[in-house]
Formats: sequence, structure tokens, C-alpha cells
Amino acid sequence: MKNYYIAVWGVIPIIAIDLRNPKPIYEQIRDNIKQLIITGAIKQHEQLPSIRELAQTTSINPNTIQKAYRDLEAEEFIYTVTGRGNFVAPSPKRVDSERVEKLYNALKATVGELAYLGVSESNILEAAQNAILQATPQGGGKE
Amino acid sequence: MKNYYIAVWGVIPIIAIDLRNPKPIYEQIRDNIKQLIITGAIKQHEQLPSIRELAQTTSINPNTIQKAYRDLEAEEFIYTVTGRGNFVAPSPKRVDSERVEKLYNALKATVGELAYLGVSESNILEAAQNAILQATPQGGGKE
DNA sequence: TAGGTGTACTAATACTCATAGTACACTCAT
DNA sequence: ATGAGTGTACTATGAGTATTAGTACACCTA
Repeated sequence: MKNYYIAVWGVIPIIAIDLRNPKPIYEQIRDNIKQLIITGAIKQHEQLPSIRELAQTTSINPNTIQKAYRDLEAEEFIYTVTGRGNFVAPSPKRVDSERVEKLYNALKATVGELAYLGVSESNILEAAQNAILQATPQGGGKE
Repeated sequence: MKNYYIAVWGVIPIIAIDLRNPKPIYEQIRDNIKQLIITGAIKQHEQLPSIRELAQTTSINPNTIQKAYRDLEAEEFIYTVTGRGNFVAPSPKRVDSERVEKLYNALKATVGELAYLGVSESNILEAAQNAILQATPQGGGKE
């Protein structure tokens, strides 16, 4: 009985699932794919593995995969075409202010805790800058 | 039947609990107090409201409060003296690298998503810097 | 038509969250 | 020593979520 899975899509290791992690499986899948889209590892309009295929290669139930994909579609990271599959959505043009607000709050909490734990300002800002540079390398405006 | 509570400790509104929020109550309490400690709203060795008192003012079960406090003690944000109460712990001296690693991952995910959503680099870095400035205003090294 | 795709259910199991209640050990002021 | 306050440790129960299993249906395309 394995408790660790890695699914490969093309040449990209797309998902790492840790069954010992208290984080629900569908959230691990969702956040994993989200990161791949953000960093541009999977490009706009590129097809994702089908629900059934990903379920097979990971030994995870199709319902769980579907839940992750449903979340990703609700957040507009992917779009779904019935009968065809799931595809990476183009990066959004206008800002969802409520969503940005939530992310700012998360940022504040994480950065505050890092500073409290003794990590220096320069180290924190450097880490933030690296994350920005890795994001949306395809330009963002194209579509 | 209220679904929103605010508990006050001294002059500080210490807790805002939203029962409609899918985030568990004990996590809301925990993260709320964590922020108050990080930003210095409650100072080192200052006493927190007792489990029973906070349970009364919020109409939340004492077991739920205790769970939040247990988490905070495990993360060394507070320390407990049986028979006396819970107190704010001095800020840590040495870095827990595993914990910092997790926070870096969270930072990367949050910042990446902000950038993906179109928030500018300068806005993100400014928000991070503000969070750092608000943290540990009591100096951090003293104890 | 056949085989792929997503979607939508029901059902069962296991786990977590939150509440309720009880009991016990400790501290401190009286 | 007593009593009021503190934290701690249990058991039990109800509600909700996560995951798996299975089935069925609608859609797309070669």
C-alpha cells in the first residue's frame, strides 16, 4: 500500500500526492495544478490529463479528481469542454478584488509569521520577488 | 441565533468569529490570536483570557477554545501555567527551519497567485513590506 | 457506432468539528 | 483549609466533510 504518488503528464511530473498529509487529496491535486499553471509549466489552452486517466495513474477515485477540477474551473484556472476534456484557461484580464483581498490577508499572515520567527526582511522580500518572477512567464496579456 | 461574535480583552477586540466561514472555529481563534501576538497588540508575558471566560463571551464551547490554545502553545506563541492561565510567549530566538520552509512554500503560492491575477510586482512587495513592519514591534531580541 | 470525454447521482465508511457533561489537579487570596 | 478561579483529560453524541465505489447519462470525434 503506497502512500505517495507522482503522476506524470507528458514530461511534467504533474501531481505529488501524500496520503499521510492531513491536507485533503483533492486540495493537494488542485493546488499542485494551480502552481503548474501559475509558473507556466503548463501553457494556455494546453490539455490536462482526463479525470479517468489521472484517477488510474494515481489510484485515486475519479470523484476526488473531479472535485479538484471543479474547484479549478470555479477559480477560472482551467476550462472544461464536455466530451473533450479540461484545458488551461488564459490568465485573467480584470482583477477580482474580493479574491485579491483574501490573498493579501494570507500574505500578511505568512509574512508576519516569518518576520516573527526571525527571518530577515531582505530574505522575505527576496523570496517574494522570486515567486513573482516565476509567475506568468508567458506574458499574461496575450490571448 | 448569531453567526458572528467579537470578544474583547481589555481594550482589544481579540477575536472575530464567523460561523458561516468554512474555516473551523478553533482555527479562526488560533490565527486571530496569532496575529495579535505577531503585531504586538498583546505583549510578552501578558495574560490571555481564560478558556472559560472566552468560551462564555463568545458562546463557543470551552473544548473548542482549549484546542486553539493547545495549538498556540505547540507553536510556542503562548505558554500555559496550570492554575494560573495562558500568557504570551517571548518571540523565539532560534529559527525552526522546517517551519520556515513551510511558510516559504505558502508565501510562494500566495505571491504567485497574486501575480497571476494581475497584481503588480510593486504592489505585492509593498504589501509584504508593510506586514514585516507591523510584525514584532517590541524588538524581538529582548527577554 | 465505439470509445473517449465530463457530469450527476446514490451509498457506505472513516474522519473531523463542535458541543455537552463530568472529573481532577493546580494556584491564589482569604 | 476553603473556595473560586485556572488548565487538563476524558466520554459521548450529532453534524458535516473526505474518500471510495458503483452506476448512469450526455457529449464529442474518428
